[in-house]
Amino acid sequence: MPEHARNKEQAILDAAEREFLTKGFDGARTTSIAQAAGVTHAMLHYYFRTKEKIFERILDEKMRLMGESVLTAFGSPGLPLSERLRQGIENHFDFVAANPDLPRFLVNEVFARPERYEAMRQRIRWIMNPLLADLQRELDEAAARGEADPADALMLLLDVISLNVFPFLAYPVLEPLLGDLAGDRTRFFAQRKAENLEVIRKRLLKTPQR
Amino acid sequence: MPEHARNKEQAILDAAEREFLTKGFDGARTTSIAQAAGVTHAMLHYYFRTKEKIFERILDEKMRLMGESVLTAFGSPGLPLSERLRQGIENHFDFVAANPDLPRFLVNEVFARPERYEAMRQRIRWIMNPLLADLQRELDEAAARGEADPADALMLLLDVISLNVFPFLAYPVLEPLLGDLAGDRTRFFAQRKAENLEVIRKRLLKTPQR
DNA sequence: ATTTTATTTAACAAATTTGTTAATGCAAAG
DNA sequence: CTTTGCATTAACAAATTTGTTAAATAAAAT
Repeated sequence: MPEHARNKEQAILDAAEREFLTKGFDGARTTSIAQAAGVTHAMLHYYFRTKEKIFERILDEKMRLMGESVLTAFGSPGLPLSERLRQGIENHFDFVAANPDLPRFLVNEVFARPERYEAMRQRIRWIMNPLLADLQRELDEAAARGEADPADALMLLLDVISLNVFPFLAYPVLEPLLGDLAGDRTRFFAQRKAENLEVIRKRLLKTPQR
Repeated sequence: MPEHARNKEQAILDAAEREFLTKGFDGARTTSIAQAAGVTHAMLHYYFRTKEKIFERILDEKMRLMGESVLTAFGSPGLPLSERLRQGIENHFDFVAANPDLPRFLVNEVFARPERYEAMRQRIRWIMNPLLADLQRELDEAAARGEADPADALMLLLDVISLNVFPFLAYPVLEPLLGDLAGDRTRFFAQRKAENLEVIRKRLLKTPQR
C-alpha cells in the first residue's frame, strides 16, 4: 500500500477513534470524522465502505486493549500473592487513568448491542480463564498456609475492576461532592488508588472475627 | 387536564423512558416512542414540543431517583454503624438490581453532555453532603471507640457504589467467565451482594497488621 | 345550541446523514 | 509515452428524522 494512502487511512482511523469514543456509535457523524481527518467524506467509504465497518475496527481494537490491560496488569507470576495483587491493582488503575473514556465506550456499545459482542465471548474466555485459574491457585495456597482468608478469584478480580473503573465513570457526578478535592482531579484519583489498594488488602486478611 | 390526554401524555413518557434508557438520546427515535405509546408522532410535539424536552423530563426524573436511592438506602440513623452500613449496602444493591439500566443511562448522558448536568450539581450537594457529614461523624466515633479503623465517608460510600453498580454495567462481559454460574444471573448477583458486604465489612475492621 | 378551546390526524417540509457514482488526477509499469 | 490501476473529488441521491401546519374532530363552556 502506498505511503500517502496509508497515512490517510490512518488519519481516518484516528479521527474515528476520537469521534466514536466520545460520542458513541449513534452520536458519531461520518462527516465529522472526515473533517477531523482532513479528507472528503467520500474517502471514508472508499477505504472502509460503511460507518459500521469503521466502528468495528475501533471496537475490536478497544476490546483487545481492555482484555490485554487486565492480563498484563495481573500476569506477573513468581511474586508473592500480596505483591502481585498490589502491582496488578496499580497497573490496572494506571491503565484506566490513561484511557478514561474507554470503559464508558465499551460498557455502552457492548451493552447496547450484545450481538456485536458475540464474537468476543470466546476470546474473552481464552484470555481470562488461564489468568483466573492461576490466581485461584495462588489464593488457595495462601489460604492453605493460613496467610489469607479463602477467596474466589473472579469475585476478587471483579472487586478490583469495579473499584478501579467506576470512579472514572462517575467522576462528573462525584466532583461536586469532593470538598477540598474539588477540581483537583489528580489528587482525588491518587487518593482513590490508595483506597482501592487498602480495600483489597483488607479483603484478603485473615480475620477470626464475626 | 382531561383524563384521556393525561393518559396519552403519560403513555408517551412511559414509552420515552424505555426508549431513552435502552438506546440513549442519540439512539432514540421519536417515531419509535410514538409508536410504542400508540399515538401519531405529531402528538409528541403537541405535548412536549421537542425530543430534547421529553428527554429532559426523563433525565431529571432518573437523576432524582438515583440520588434518592442512595439517600434512603443509607439514611437510617439510630442503628449501630455496622448495621446501618449493612442495610445501606443491601438496599442500594437491591435498588440497582431493580433498575439495572439506570446507571448506564446516567453515566452516558451525564458524561457525554456535562452542560446538561450543571443544573444538578447544586442539588447533588444538597442531598449528599448532609448524608456524608452524618456518616463521617459515625465513622469518627466508631474509630474513637476503637471499634473500627478510621475511614473517609466519601471514599467508603464510593467503594460501596462502585462495588454495587459496576457488576451490572459489566455483566455482558463477565457472563462468559462465570463457569458454573453462567446463565444464572440471579445466583451470580446474589453472590456479588454477599461479596460486597464482606468487602466493606472488612474494610472497616480494626487491624494491627502492616 | 353555539361558541370556544383543546386534541388529533394526515400531509408536508427542511435538514441531516449515509452512501454512490461518474469524472478527474496521478503515479508507476510496460 | 501510454496504459493501467489506484486515489480523489464534487455532485448527487435515497432514506431517515425532527418538526410544522392546516384542517378535522371532540370536549367544554356559555
